Formats: sequence, structure tokens, C-alpha cells
Amino acid sequence: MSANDLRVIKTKQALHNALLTLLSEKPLENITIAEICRVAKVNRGTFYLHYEQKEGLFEEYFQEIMEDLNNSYEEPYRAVTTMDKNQIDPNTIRIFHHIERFKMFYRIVFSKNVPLTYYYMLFDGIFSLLKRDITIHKEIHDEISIEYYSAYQANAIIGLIIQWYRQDFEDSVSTLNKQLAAILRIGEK
Amino acid sequence: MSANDLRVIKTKQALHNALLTLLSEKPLENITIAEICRVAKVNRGTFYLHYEQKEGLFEEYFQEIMEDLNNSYEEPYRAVTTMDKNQIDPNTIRIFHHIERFKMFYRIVFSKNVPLTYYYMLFDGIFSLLKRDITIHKEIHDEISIEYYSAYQANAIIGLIIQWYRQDFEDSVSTLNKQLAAILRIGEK
DNA sequence: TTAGATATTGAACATGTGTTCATTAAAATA
DNA sequence: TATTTTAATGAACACATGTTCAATATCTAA
Repeated sequence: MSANDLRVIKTKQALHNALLTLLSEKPLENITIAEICRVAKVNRGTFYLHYEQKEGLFEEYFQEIMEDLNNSYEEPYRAVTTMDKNQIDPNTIRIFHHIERFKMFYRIVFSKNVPLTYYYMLFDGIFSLLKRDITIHKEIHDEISIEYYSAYQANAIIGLIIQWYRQDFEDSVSTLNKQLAAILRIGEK
Repeated sequence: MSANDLRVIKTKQALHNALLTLLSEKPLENITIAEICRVAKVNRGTFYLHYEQKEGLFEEYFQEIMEDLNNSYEEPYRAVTTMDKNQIDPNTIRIFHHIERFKMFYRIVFSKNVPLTYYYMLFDGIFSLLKRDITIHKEIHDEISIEYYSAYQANAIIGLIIQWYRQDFEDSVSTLNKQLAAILRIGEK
């Protein structure tokens, strides 16, 4: 199953388009593999040649979105990790922009009947951004594991996003940034 | 479908037992509704009279576990919310004990092919514990939304638990408590 | 204890899942 | 272009899903 083979590319493209079409009509949970294949005019057996579940297909899109997240952070993500109020600049906190940009996707990611996989993809994305930055500015006391610390910070931010999602992303990005900045400031007063 | 009806109670009990039996053999994702019904000697149509998915059945167990979590916190959960290092007492942080006590369940909750529902049940459980406590000790600056703040703190703790889970809960409860205490101390130095 | 209420059953049906295998079609390469 | 390689197909299989409905068994309340 060579990834360069034109046949493979064509098949995957058809499946991608079919999934997008169906996603505009109903949630991922109500979409069946048989349905995707019917729309894509691809044999169901062929689907299983490339993916195990419909989730695997969705995952391919998610990968691209995760790249956007990484690209948003060419500069280190100082705000959370240094815990220094002088360095907190909400404008450098671009993650909320990223979520808002792809909110149609994140509505799926955070819906309760979807598998945890996507949550972990987001978690791992933020986790590595933070971990990289924490490693660079290692002002952290020895007794703290960088792994635990990164996991704590990464998931805390996702906590804000969950709260945001539950109001259907009604608040503005700047509101989220302000909330985060204010929360970080508490620890310093 | 009266909840007091002996027939209902018997049916649900049989389904519960069947699920537990099967869970000791294989992960939830590989268990089918048909299988549960075969083991429970309950008609498959009867299953659908009470639940929509096998996940709904699992959820009933989870409710009981969430009650344990709540019972662990008769006293307010001061450690995280007050952000005062003098009040941080790892022994009052009982959540990690709770997770360890039910780690066979949490291995399922955090596995990647399981729906987000359970994650949210845990999140909501911790969220309300924190929110209740934050409301009591409202030393929080006005500009912060209690909702966002609680979501942030609750999910941060779950972040630690995810990291813990990913090493199959090898670290001790006291290690987790120390990590949390140390992380909270950073914001104050 | 009996009569009425209702939960459970078994059967059937259309559809989805996941897999197999020989056949066919389309691509790579020589 | 001709040959080789391999992806895609269609058919078939056993099994799961989700639903319906009349018949039955079992509970509750009078």
C-alpha cells in the first residue's frame, strides 16, 4: 500500500471528501463506514485496507490541524511556564486563536460520544509545546518532574477550553486570554 | 419501566454482573451488547429497554465511584484553591487515593477508544468539589470567572492523573501529592 | 388471592461490521 | 510499449446492531 501510488491517493481523497460531506449533515457518531464508502464510491473492503475505523479517517484531518498548532508556536510559549507576571503577554498566547479557527473540528473533538483519542492528540500537542519551553527555561525546582509539570499545565489550559466549548465558544479569544493571565497572576500575589 | 419493579432490578443486576465478568477478561471496547446479554441470560431487546449502549451500563457503575469521590471530601478541598503554601497539606489531597483505589476502572476511563463521557464525569466531579470550595473561600480577584478558574484547576489535576495513568499508575500516591504541592509552590516563590 | 399492569421474551428484519479470496483494473518500471 | 506489481473490486461469510410486535411471564395493588 504505497503512499505514492496514484490509486491510493485517489481512494483516500474520495474518502476524505465523503467524510467532509457527511460531517456537514450529521455528527461523526451517526456516520457509518458503509455510508462513507457508498458516498465515496469506494469498496468497503478498500476502506479496511487503509483504516480500521472511521475514526482513523478523521484522525488524518486532525494531524493537519495539529501542525497548525505547532506552527503557531515558532516562538517559545513563555506565558504559562515562566510564571513571571512581567512576562505574561496575552498576545503571545495563541492557542485560543487556533481553537477558534478550527472550532468546527473542536466541537467534534469535545463531544461526549467521541473516543478519547482526539483529546489525547490535542493534549500531546500542547504538552510538547510546553515541555520544550520548560526545558529551555529551566528555572524549575529539582523536585518537580518536568513530565508532571507539563501535563499539569497543558491540561489546565484544556480545562479552560472545555469550559469555553461548553458555552459553544461564545466568549471571545481575548476573554480567554485575560482569564488565563488573571489565573496565573493569582499565584503571585 | 418502574425502577422498583423486581423484574427490572433482577435484569439490571444480571447485566451488571455480566459486564463485570466480561471486563475481567477483556477491555470494554471488545465487549459486545449481544455478548453481555448472552452471559446475563437476558434478551437483547430487554437491554435496549434500559440502555442505549453498553457505555450506559458502565456509566451506572461510574456513578457509584463518583459518590466515593464526593464522600472523600466532606471537608473542603483547600489545598489547590487557596494557593497559600502554609495551607498546602498533601494529606488533605485525597483525590489520588480515590484514583488509586479504583484504578481498574480508571484504566478504562482513560483508554483512548472509550468515549469522552467518562472523562467528563470525572471532570465534573472534581469541578464541583473545587467550585464549592472556591465559592466558600472567595479570595479570588473579581476579574476571574469562577467557572473558568474551577475548570482550569480541575483539569490541571486530571493532567497529573493522565501522566500517572500513562505510566500505569506506577508512582505512589505520595509522589503525586508531592508533585502537586511542589507545582503549587512555584507560583509563590 | 385474583385481576390488571407491565417487564421480558423470541422471532424476524434491514442494515452495519470485519474478514476472506479470486478476479480485475490500474499503476510503476524496465 | 510491454511486463510486472499491486491496489481495488465484488461476492460471500458469520456475527452485531437496533428496532418492531405479538405472546408470555412476572410483578403490583386491590
